[in-house]
Amino acid sequence: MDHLPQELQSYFTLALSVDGVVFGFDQEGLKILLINRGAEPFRGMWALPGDLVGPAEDLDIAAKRVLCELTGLGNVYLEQVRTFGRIDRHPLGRVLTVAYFSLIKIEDYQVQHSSWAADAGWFNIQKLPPLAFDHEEILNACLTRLRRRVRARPIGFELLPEKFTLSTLQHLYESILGTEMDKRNFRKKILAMDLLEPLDEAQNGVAHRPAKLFRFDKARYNQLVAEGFSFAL
Amino acid sequence: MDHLPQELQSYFTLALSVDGVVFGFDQEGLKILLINRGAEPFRGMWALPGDLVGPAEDLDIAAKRVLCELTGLGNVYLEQVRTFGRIDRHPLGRVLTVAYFSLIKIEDYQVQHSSWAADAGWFNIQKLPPLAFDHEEILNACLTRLRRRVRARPIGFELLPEKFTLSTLQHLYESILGTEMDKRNFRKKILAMDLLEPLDEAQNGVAHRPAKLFRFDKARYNQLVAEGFSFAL
DNA sequence: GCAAAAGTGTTAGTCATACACCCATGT
DNA sequence: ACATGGGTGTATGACTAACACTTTTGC
Repeated sequence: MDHLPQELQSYFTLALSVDGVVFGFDQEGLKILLINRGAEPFRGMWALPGDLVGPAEDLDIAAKRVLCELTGLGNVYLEQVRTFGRIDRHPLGRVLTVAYFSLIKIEDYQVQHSSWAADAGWFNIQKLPPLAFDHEEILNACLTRLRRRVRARPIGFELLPEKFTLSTLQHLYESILGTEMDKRNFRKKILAMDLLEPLDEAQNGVAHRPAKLFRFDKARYNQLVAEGFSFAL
Repeated sequence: MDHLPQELQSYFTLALSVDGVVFGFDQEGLKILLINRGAEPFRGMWALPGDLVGPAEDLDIAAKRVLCELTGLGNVYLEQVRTFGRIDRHPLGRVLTVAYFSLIKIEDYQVQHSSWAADAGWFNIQKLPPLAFDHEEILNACLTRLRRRVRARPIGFELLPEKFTLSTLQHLYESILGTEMDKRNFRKKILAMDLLEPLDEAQNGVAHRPAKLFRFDKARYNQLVAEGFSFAL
C-alpha cells in the first residue's frame, strides 16, 4: 500500500464478500442451500453461504471457491447478480457483498465441512427461516433473476440429472415460476425446439405407465443459437 | 479498524469505484458521455466517468454523486449492472468497480467542471474512441443490459424530452436496438398499450406535415402494471 | 380392476408481419 | 409544384390457450 499517494489510502479500507444463492430441485420443488453460521456476527442464524474476498483473489474465483468449499462441486452454473453496498449492512465494518446464484444437481451434493458453517441444509423456497444480514433481500434479487433467466435460456437443465422426464421438467418450471402449465402445450413447445434428445430408455419401478427419458442436447442448442435461434418458454 | 480481529484486517484493503455509462439520444442516434482523464493512470485517454467510493459512502449514492458532478443532473434513471473484479484491472492497486448505466435527456446536460475530467463529450455509440482500463468491457455489459431493458420496461422515455413524436420514439428504439422497424406496426403496438397521452400540440417550423406530440403517462403505466400489464416491445 | 401418471390433437382466438398510398407543410 | 416526413388499414400466417380421453404400469 506504500506506493499509493497519501490522499488515496483512505479508500483502500473496504472489504468485499461474495454471497451465493445455491438452487437445487427435487420432488418437493425448488430449494436453496443455507448454512447455519458458526461465527459471529449472527452466530447460530441461517444465512447464505459466503466469505470475504481475498486481497489478491479474483471475484469470480472467490464465488467458485465458496461454492466448492460448501458443496464439493466445481464447474456448475454460476452467475453474478448484483452488489449490495449499504453502509450499515455488516456490523463489523464496511463490507460490500457481491451476490451470485448457482444451479446444482441436488443429488450431486455431499455435505462438506467448511470453516464458516456449523451446519448446512436445503430449504424449500416456500418455507425459509429468517436470514442473517440483508440476505433476504439478496435472495429475492437472485430469485427474481433466476425466474427471468430460466425463461430465456435453457439453464433449467442444470438443476436436473442428465436423464429426465418431460413431467419432471415441467414441474421444475412450475416450481421456479410459481405457475401451473398445461401439459400438452408444454410438451409441444419444448419438443418443437428440438433441443431434447429422446433416449431409448424409460423410468422403471414406478406404479404407473413409465415415462420416457430425455437428455438436453447442448451441442444442438449451440448450433441453433448460431443460426439465430433464441430459447423462450 | 482497530475493532477488527487481527486475522480480518488484511481483507479491509480493497478499494471500490463506480463507473457509469451515461446514455443520451439526439437526431444522430444513441450516444454516451465520456470523459478525458485529467489524472493518472491513463491521463489523456477517454474513459467512462467514475470515482472511488468513499469509506462511508453508500454505493448507489456514490453512483449518483458521480453522475451529478459530471452532468449537474439528479433524479435520473440509474441502474446497477454488475461488478468487475479482475485482480489486475486497475494499475494502482486492487480496485473493483461497480458499473451503472443511466439515461438522461441530452438537452438537459450542461458541461460541469469536475475534478477528474479534463474534458467531456458525447460520442456516437457507433464511433467510440479506445477507452481506458477495462471500460470497453463495461460499456458492452451496459449496452447489452440497456437493450434488454428497453424492450421490457418503458424506460426509453427517460432519453426523450417530455413531448415527443412517434417517429422520434421509433428512431430511439431503432438506434438502441440496432434494428429497423415498420412504421405502421410500431405505432399500432405502442398506441395499443394506452401509455401515451396525445397532446393537442404539434411540431412547428418543419418543412413537412407537422407531427403530433405525445407524452408518456407514467401514472397510467403504474395503474396498468398493478392490473397485471407488462410492457413489451 | 384400480390407482396413478404418461401420452396425445384440434380448434378458436390473438398477435405479428408485410405492405403502399395520400396528407400537410415549407420552400 | 416539389420535396419531406406524417399518418393510416388490411390480409395472411404464426403462435397461444383451452380442453378430455386412452395407455401402461404396479399393486
